[in-house]
Amino acid sequence: MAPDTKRYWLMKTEPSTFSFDDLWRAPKRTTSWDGVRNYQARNMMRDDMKPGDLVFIYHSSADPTGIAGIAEVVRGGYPDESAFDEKDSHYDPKSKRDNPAWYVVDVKAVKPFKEIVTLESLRKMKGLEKMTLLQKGSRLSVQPVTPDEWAIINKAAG
DNA sequence: GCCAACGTTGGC
DNA sequence: GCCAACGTTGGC
Repeated sequence: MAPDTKRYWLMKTEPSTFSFDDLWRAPKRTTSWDGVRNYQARNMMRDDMKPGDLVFIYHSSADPTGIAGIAEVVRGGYPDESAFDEKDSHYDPKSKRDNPAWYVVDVKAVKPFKEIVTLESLRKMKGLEKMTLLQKGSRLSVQPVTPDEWAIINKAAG
């Protein structure tokens, strides 16, 4: 892969539902990141996230909230099966197999952080002032991370 | 549990 | 196309 096509991301999850540890223990340390029902997030998963991209896994509604580790995209966007399943809590009747409304990517856990890099500590780090996660009211569950932001956080994680 | 901020829906 | 009402997110 050409270096300038490498991208970085952050994905949120509630660890009471699915944590970084759950991903670490999953078969092949891999899961399909299903159930995302936001168009901006959908567009990024469908169009922009490619195998080899790296992803911070962020724990929301947790104690503490923060980044738990790093995952890698191992499969780019493809239709979210859970949207087609009437019995699934993420079922969406407007998503059709011949015209899917929602997409997933597959991610594989590659590195747990020794300690959660907490939201509180992120807010104190120089250079993250413009990070999407830290903007007031930001609730995008899939978001891009700049290479600079990635490096700052990765270094702080040790 | 509270509630501000946000995205989506639907009446008009 | 506007926008009020509603449901959800997510920090605290």
